[in-house]
Amino acid sequence: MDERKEAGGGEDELFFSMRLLEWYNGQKRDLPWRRSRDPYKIWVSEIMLQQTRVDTVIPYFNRFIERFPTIDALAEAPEEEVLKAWEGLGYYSRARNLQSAAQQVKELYGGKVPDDREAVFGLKGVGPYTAGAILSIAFNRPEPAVDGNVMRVLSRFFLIEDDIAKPKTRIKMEALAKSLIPEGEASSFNQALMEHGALTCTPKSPRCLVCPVMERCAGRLAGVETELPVKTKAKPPRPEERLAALVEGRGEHAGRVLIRQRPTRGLLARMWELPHWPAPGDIGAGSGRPGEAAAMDRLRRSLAEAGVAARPEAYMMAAEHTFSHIHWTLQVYRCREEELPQPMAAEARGLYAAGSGAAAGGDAPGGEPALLLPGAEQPGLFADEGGAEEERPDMRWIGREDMANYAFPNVFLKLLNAYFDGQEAAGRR
DNA sequence: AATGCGGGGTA
DNA sequence: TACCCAGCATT
Repeated sequence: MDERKEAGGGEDELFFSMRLLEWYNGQKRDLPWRRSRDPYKIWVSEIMLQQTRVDTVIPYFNRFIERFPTIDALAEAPEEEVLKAWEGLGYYSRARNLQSAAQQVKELYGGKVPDDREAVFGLKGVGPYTAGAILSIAFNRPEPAVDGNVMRVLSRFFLIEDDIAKPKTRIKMEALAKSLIPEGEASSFNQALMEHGALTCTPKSPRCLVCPVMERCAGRLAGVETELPVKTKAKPPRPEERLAALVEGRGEHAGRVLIRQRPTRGLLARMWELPHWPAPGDIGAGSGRPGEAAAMDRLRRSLAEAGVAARPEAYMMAAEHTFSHIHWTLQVYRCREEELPQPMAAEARGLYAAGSGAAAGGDAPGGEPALLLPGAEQPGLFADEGGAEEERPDMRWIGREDMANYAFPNVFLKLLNAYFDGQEAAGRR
């Protein structure tokens, strides 16, 4: 093998690095986190940019920095506020890990982002890519920052056919990427590599005609640039049919709807949602709407088991939500809270769920616990869908004005906003 | 090594 | 509509 291929100093390698650096210095985008060298801002941006496009991140980044301008501010904020600032961005453990890491930095490193590899790598939510990005971009250390963009770019230019889904390939790419960093230019070069992948060497139809390194791109010269990188396909998400209840409150809950908080771990941890349960196979299976009568009966019983006295009244709509591993189809039913007989209502009032932590902003107006069925043990243990025991979820009645205080996954955010919009429009008529 | 974890973009 | 994109933590 040609010796020059081994190190980063070969002709093609030098050409690649210098051309990309030149190109980047000439046309890098003006992004909010590039207007500062504050390692905290670089860090926040890199966490947000994991699995997320630049255009999506920009408004979140600006709001987030405005709300939590420093590591101290983030470390000391209520967790619900951090989650709310992340609402709609997805992968919510990123937000919780980021705050937890801010507390680490505060306690262990005097509130300043550390600049050595071990320390940065040890922060919650910071893996090989993010550690490299922080060290190189913020501190100009010659560390590789290999993300999907970089693997795509390198696999094409150097015609590398290893499967990028394999961890081993990332290790190999890191060695290559590190060897390509020009002396003293780690910050600009690593950003150049990613910028090139985002703007020019794109996944579907790479803009080879305007590519600054096209003449020596091995993938292009071999005519296989669109076949690269090689990557094994992910499994398709498994479908899940679920019945969701939009419960309209009556009496003292008039004008409000019932929401519940998800468990502290797992999917959409600690986010709020409309209550929903798996649709029995014979109701939701296959395409089309389930048998409404059966679904409504099922929903009424699920609500009762959850300690909510409510009657499903009509089918509203279907809502879809796709995760990387699950595809939800939610059949949403409009339900009405039951008006309890007076004496029972009085009795039930004593059975409010023991408030388990106020939502963001403390006591939200209308954010009181759900009125529970008499006899419902509270807040006891119950068997969840997997059969495991966990705390009965916190439930609350909320109005439109309370939406600001609870973090919802997008599907419920859209659903609730559409519902409150409809209510408002109906109210005007 | 395999799986869990969101949301949005493009063809 | 169908398919693609892809870091980190946990197991």
